[in-house]
Amino acid sequence: MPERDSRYARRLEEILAHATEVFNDKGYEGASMRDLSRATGMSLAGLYYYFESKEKLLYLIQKHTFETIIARLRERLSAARDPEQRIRIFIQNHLEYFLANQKGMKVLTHEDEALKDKYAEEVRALKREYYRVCLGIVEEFLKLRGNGRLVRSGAAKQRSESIEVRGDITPRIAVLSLFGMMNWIYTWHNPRIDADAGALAQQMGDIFLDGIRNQQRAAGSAARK
Amino acid sequence: MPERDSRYARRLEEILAHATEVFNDKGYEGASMRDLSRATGMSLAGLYYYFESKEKLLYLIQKHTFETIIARLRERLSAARDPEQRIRIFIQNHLEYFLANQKGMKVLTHEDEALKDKYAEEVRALKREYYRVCLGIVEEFLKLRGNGRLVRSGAAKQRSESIEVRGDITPRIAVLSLFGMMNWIYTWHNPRIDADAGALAQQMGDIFLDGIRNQQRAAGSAARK
Amino acid sequence: MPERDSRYARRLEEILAHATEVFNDKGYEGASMRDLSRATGMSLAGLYYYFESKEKLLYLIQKHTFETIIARLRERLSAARDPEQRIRIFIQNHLEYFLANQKGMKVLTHEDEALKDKYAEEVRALKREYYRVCLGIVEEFLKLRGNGRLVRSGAAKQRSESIEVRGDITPRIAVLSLFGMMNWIYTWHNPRIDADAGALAQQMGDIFLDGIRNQQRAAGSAARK
Amino acid sequence: MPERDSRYARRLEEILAHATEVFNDKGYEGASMRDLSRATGMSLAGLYYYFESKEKLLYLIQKHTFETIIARLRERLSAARDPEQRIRIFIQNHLEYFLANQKGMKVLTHEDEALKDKYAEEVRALKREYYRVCLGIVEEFLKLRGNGRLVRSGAAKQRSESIEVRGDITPRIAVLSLFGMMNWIYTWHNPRIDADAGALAQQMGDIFLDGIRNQQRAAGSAARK
DNA sequence: TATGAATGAGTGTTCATTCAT
DNA sequence: TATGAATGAACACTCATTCAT
Repeated sequence: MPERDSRYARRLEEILAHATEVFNDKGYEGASMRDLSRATGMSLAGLYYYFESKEKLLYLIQKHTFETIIARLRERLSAARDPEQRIRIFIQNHLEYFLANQKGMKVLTHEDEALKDKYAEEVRALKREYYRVCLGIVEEFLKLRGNGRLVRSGAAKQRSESIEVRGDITPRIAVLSLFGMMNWIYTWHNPRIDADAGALAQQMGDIFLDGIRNQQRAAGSAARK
Repeated sequence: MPERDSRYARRLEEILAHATEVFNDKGYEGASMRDLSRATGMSLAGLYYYFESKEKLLYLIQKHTFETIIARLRERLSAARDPEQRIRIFIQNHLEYFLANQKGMKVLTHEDEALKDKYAEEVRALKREYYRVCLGIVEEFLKLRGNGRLVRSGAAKQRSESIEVRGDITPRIAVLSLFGMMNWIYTWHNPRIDADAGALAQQMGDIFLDGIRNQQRAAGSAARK
Repeated sequence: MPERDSRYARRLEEILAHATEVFNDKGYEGASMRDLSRATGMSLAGLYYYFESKEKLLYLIQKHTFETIIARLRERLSAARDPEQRIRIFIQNHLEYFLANQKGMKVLTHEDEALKDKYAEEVRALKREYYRVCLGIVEEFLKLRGNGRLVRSGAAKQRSESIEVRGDITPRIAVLSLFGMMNWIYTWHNPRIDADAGALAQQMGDIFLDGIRNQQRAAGSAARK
Repeated sequence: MPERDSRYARRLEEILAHATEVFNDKGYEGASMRDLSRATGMSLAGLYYYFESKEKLLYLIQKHTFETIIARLRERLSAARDPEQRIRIFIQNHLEYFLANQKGMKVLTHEDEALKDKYAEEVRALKREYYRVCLGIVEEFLKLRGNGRLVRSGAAKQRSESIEVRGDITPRIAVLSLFGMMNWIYTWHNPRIDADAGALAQQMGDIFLDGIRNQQRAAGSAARK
C-alpha cells in the first residue's frame, strides 16, 4: 500500500523538520520530547510511533542531512576535473546547503557527541567519507602545485613526500581549516547582513585557495626565519 | 580577612577547574550538578556556597577564559606594530591558549547559547571586544596592502587574470573565517597526531595571510564589474 | 455461521495460549499488550477484536484452566468411592494437569489477585468449588478413620478424647496444606531433575495421607510432652 | 555521628516497612513509586535519597526478611539435637515469623522473579542456604528412621543408600512439599478464623512428620500395587 | 564552611486502549 | 477481520535547588 507508506513517510518528514528546528534552537540535550510534542502538535506518545527514541531522531536528522549533502556533492563533482574548480565546487556545495538548511547543518555540526554506539559510528562514517572526498581534492590540488616545483628538483615520487618537502601546510590541516571556516558560519551568519552562499563561497574559496597555493611562500617563509 | 578570601578564591578556582572538565565532557546541559559534586568531591549543597547556580558557574568559566585570553593578547600585541606580525600574534595567542586550555575553550566555544540575559550579555560583550581587536588588525593589514597595491600598481597582469573570476574579501568575512579555522580545532585536534600550537599557528597564519593578501585582488575584482 | 464462530474460537484459543506463555514468563502486570502482540504476531489493535481488555484475557485463561481441571477431576472421581483412592485421584489429577499445563497453572496460581470485581468473583467461585470438592473428600476420609476407630475399638474413649483435646488436624488446614504442597511446585519443579506427575503424586499422596491418617498420633504426641 | 546515622537508618526502616506493605498489597510490578510516596508521606524524589531504585528496595526487603528468619532459626536450632524436634523448630520458626511478618514474607515468597542479576543472585543464595538447613535436618530424620530398618539388614552405610532402599519419599520432595505447605499460607491465612502460628506449626508438623515417618509404608505401598 | 535531607518540576519512555478504515 | 495511527495517563527516575543545622 504505497498510499499508506507515503503517508507515514510524509508525517515522519514533518516531524523531522520540526525536530530539527527544536534541536537547532535548544540543542539536543536542552530540547525535551515535550518541546517536540508542542512543536509538532502531536501527542508525546504519538511521536514514539515514528521513532523509538530521542536519540534515533537525532540520528535520522544527522544521517539524512549528511547523505543529502554528500549526494549533491558527488553529482556536482562528477562534472569537473580541474582541482581548483573541484575545490570551489566543494565549498559552494557545502555553503549553499548549509545556508539553505541552516538548522539541520547546525544540528549536524553542533551535536557531534550526542549520539552513542552504533548511531554515532554510522554518522562518524559518513563524516569520514565526506572528509576524505575533500582531502582527496585538496591533495590533488597541492600535488599539482607541488609537482611544478618538484619536477625541477627531480626527485620525490610520492605525493606525501612532495608535500613534506615544502615543509609547509599539510593537507589534513588545510582541509580541517577549511571545514572550520565553513562550519563556523552557523555561529555568525545573519542573512540580513551577510552575503549569500555564492558570494561567501567565492570569498572563502579565495582565502583558502590563495592560502594553500602560496606561490610566494618560500620567500615569505624564509624571510620569517 | 584576606586569609578567608584567598581560601575561598582558591576553592572556587578548584571547583571551576573541575566544572570546566565536566562541561567539556558532557556539555553544559548534559552535565548535572551531581556530576559536579562527584568531580569535586564536594557535597551537592556545598557547591552552592561558591556560586548561586549552575548557569553562574558556566558564566564564571566563560568570563574567566575570555578575560585571560584577551589579557594575554593585549600584552603580546603591545610589542608589535607590523600588521602581519600582529595577525600572527593573534593567531599564535589564540591557538596556544586554546590547546593549553582546550577544555575551557571548548566550553567557551561550544556552549555559546546556554547563558541567558545578563550573563549572556556580558560574555557577548567580551566576545565582541575580542572580535573587534582582531577585526582592527585585519583591517589595518588589508588597508596597507590596498595602499601598497595602489602605489606599486600596474604590474602583474597575468596574475590578475587568473584571479579575475574571484570576488572580493570583506574584513568581516575574513575575520570570521579565521575564527572558524581556529575554533574548529576543538573538534579534531589530537595531540598525539597533530602539530602543536606553534606549528598550527604557522600554517593557519600562512593560509589566512596568503589568503587575504592577494595584492592583485583589486584588479581582478574591478575586471569583473 | 458456525464456520465463522469456529474460526473465531480457534484464533482466540491460539491467542490465549500465547498469552498464557507471556503471563507465565513476565507475570500479568509485567507483561504488556505489546509483548502479546509480538508473541501472537497479531497487531496490537487486532487483539482487541478477541477480548475487550488485558484483564479479560487473564480471566479467560484462569477460567478455562480451572474449568478444565475441575471437569477432568469430576470425571475421574466418578469412578471411585474409596476416600483414600479419591484423595489420590485428586492429587494425581492436580499434579498431572499442573505439569502438563505448567504455564497456565502458574498463571492461575500466581496471579491470584490481579483480577478485580466481577472477574475476580467468578474465578474465586471456581476456586471455592474446587476447594470444596477436595474438602469433601478429605472430610470423608477423616470421618471414616475417626468412626472406624471408635466403632471397632468401641472402648477407647481416652483416645477420642485425646484427639479432641489435642485440637487435631482440621480438615481445612489439611486441605490447604495439600494445596500448598501441590501448587508450590511451580516454583521448583525441574522436569530434567524431578519426578513426573505420577511419582510426585505418589509421594505427596503418601505424605499427605500418612500425615492425616495418624493412627499412632496419640502416642507420639504424648511422647513429645 | 551516630546520631545522624541512626536517624538515616530509622527513616530507611520506616520506608522499608511501608514499601513492604505496598508491595504486599499490589505486588512489586503493580506498585508504583507514587504509591510508595503516598504511603510514606515522602516526596517521590525524597525516596531516592534512601535507595537508588525500586528494585533495590525490593532487594533490601527480601534480604532483610530472609536474614532475619535465618538468624532466628539458627539460634533456636542450636538448642536442640533431636531430629524430630529440630524439624518442629524449623516449622515453628517459619510459621511464627511468617504470620508475624506476613507482608514481608509474602513479598519474599511471591516476588521471586522480580529481581535481576546481582540482586537476584544474592537472594537466591540466601534461599539456597535456608533450603539446605531444612534439607539437612530432614535427611537426618530420615536416616535415623531408615537406619532402624537397615541396621537389621546390616548393610548400607551411606545416608543416600538407606533412603533409596525404601524406594520412597525423597528428601528433596519432602522438603519442598513442606515449604509449599508453609509458604502457601499467605494465600489463605485469615487471623480471625485460622489458628495461630503455634497451632498451625503443630498441625503441619504432625502432617509432615507422620507423612515421612511412615513406618507402615512398606506394607501399605505393597498393598497398593 | 559545608552538609544531609528533601522537594517540585521535569526527564524520556511505556502503558492499555481506541477508532477510522 | 484486522490494522495503522494516535492518545491520556502513568511509569521510574533525575533535575537544579533549598534549608536547617
